Amino acid sequence: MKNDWRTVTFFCSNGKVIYLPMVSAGRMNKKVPAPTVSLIAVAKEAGVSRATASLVLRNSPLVAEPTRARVKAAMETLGYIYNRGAANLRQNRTGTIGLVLSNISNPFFSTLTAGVEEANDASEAICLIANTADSPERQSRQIRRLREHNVDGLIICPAIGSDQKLIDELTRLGLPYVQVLREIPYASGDVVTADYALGIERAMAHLVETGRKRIVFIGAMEMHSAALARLDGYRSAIRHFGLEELPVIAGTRDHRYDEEALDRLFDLPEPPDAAICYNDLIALTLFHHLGRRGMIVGTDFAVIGMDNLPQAAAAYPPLTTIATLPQRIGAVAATLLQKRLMQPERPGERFVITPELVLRNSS
Amino acid sequence: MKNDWRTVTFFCSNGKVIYLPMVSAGRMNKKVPAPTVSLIAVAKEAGVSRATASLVLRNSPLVAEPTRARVKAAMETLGYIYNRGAANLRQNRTGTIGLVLSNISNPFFSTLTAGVEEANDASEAICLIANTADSPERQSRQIRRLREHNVDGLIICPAIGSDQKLIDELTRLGLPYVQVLREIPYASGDVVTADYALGIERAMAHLVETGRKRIVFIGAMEMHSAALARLDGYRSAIRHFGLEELPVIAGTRDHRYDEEALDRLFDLPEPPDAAICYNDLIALTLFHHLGRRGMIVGTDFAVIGMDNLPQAAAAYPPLTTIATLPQRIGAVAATLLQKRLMQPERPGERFVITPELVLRNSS
DNA sequence: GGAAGCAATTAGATCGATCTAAATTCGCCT
DNA sequence: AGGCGAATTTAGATCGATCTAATTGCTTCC
Repeated sequence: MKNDWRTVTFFCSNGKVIYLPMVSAGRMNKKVPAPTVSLIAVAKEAGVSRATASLVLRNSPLVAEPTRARVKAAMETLGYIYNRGAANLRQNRTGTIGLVLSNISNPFFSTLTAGVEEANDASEAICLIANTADSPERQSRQIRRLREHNVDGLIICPAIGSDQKLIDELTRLGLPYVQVLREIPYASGDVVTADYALGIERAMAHLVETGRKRIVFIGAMEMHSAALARLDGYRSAIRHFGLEELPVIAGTRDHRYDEEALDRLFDLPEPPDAAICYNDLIALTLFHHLGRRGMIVGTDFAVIGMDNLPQAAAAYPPLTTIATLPQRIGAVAATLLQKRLMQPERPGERFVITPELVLRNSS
Repeated sequence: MKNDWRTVTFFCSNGKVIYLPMVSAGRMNKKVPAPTVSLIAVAKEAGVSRATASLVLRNSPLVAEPTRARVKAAMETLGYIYNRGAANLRQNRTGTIGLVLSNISNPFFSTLTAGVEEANDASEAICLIANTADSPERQSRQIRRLREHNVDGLIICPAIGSDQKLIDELTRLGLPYVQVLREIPYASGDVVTADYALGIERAMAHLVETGRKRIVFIGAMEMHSAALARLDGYRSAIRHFGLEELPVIAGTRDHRYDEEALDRLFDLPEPPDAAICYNDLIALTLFHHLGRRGMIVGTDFAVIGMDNLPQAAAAYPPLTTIATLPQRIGAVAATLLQKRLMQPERPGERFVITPELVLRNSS
């Protein structure tokens, strides 16, 4: 009646003000018919103290076997549910980690997420997810939000355009982090990434072996480290094999690319005969494009993608691709973060996954 | 030294026992150089009481303007960070919701997740994700885990094989929930789903209009409600148009299907001339299959998929598909859950998204 | 018998916020 | 000057766990 407001404010990580009527909030609280059963209730039921019950919870070797049994029985009969929130307040750790990605609906990232989940399962951690949509401002907001929720650490793929400020903020907030895929230059700390350059070089070698000479790189994205590495791989292979470098075709965020620029290349006296694509989705779009031009993928023109998404194998023709193993990257990152949580002071580690060239019929 | 154990036990939702050495745990705590700055520190700095500082936090109209300014300034200078965990303990709500899906790496689910995120952004909620891998046991474990983390509610796509027990458990745990896509029969509560049957019927009508007569359904999955609805749609359309029902081709979990069974159909005197697929990934796999048989998709044989994944548009030929709008489903589910949190007692709502037929060249 | 040692248990403080109920201050009116 | 209501502010309890620093029993040993 009075106090019929409730807000989330400026200090709670964003500028919005949201009023929730107190009445509803009160209703919301009474989740269950029974009043919540806490450790106190369990202790009383078992005829021991709160402290002992707590020790049983944590499987301490300090409690005697019969006592432990009694307490466990009490928990069972009362339907006790562990309240991690209360424990967290005291312990200052929550068993949650933040997963900060540019866009979960990107299959590459969602597979990475599955890898993180897999590893989390073993370490009893749980993921809070945040979408940055590749905006550094949004990223910063999301990080503060995660910090308020007391995540123990972050697995983060820095949004395009992030710089040292990101690392500074993470340090200021005291948040341990593992960077995945992309990385801020000179940042200390853990990194898990794939050696994209090496993957591209191997793919180029394969194309050269099978007689391709005019190889174009399609779908260069904004300049984050993972994108630069791919281009580097392409260029160093071009030099290594003494080929002519063709103009790089720019990519767009929706897995397409500058079709006109590519068409101009096809009109050259010596048109390209193969393409390395920034990722599988672009490669599959390219299939479409080539089809319209009446070219047969795999014979007239070789296409190699990157990522090895499930649909690469199911495409027609099946797509040769560089597997970047997102699931493994996610799993390694999660494991590395747990390691850092255990030993905050240990020096940063770099984990580089070597991509695998998966040969199929498109090359 | 003493107490050098720390465990997560039987009562903490799973049977595993994990010992973390206390020493590391202690280290882990000192996140920042500075001691954590709490509301008490802010209050002292601003020369007011804890209570007043708290009121400022929540933008209460009760505090006088000059006081509010002083407190805000103090927060700024001290670098105060809101501790939601502490607030949650008192308020008994966390601003987190659990998202329980069978597999996040499935593009359909990851897009749905993006939709949930989108809506959460508006309501200041944040997602904890859990993978069930379509196992009811795992699902039950994950739900208990989320409950321990005090999520306010759940958005859940019941694992294949779930039954009334799931609903009972959610009720017992006092967890408000919104079911998405699949649903337990006779469960009360909110549901967001797509009218798959209607989508399939429309696609069938389109095929019939364009002269197809022998239409096969490919990729029927295990029997959850969403799968059943698709089959229902297929069968009712078959009856409605007076067509002959062909044997349904079973699907597998990795987006493939029983190829042998389909090959047998092609050897019939009257082979099929069109297919409706359980989802786009199966349809794209089918492209491959048809290619091997030397059939041209779109002329010799029509293919219609379901979901409208980005790769459907980029496929060759572009895939006609039934858009099931996962992003919207996610957003609606998240909004509905917030509504339920505000008004726990209101009757359950069903939200049915009507799929859209997206015509492209494969049909 | 008393001290020492060990195993098992516990009282009470604590984490950092919110909520209740009461106290204080202020302006204004008689 | 005193009183009243409204506007501010605050003390203290509280949420449900963990952690510290004892305390309580028992053996055992001199």
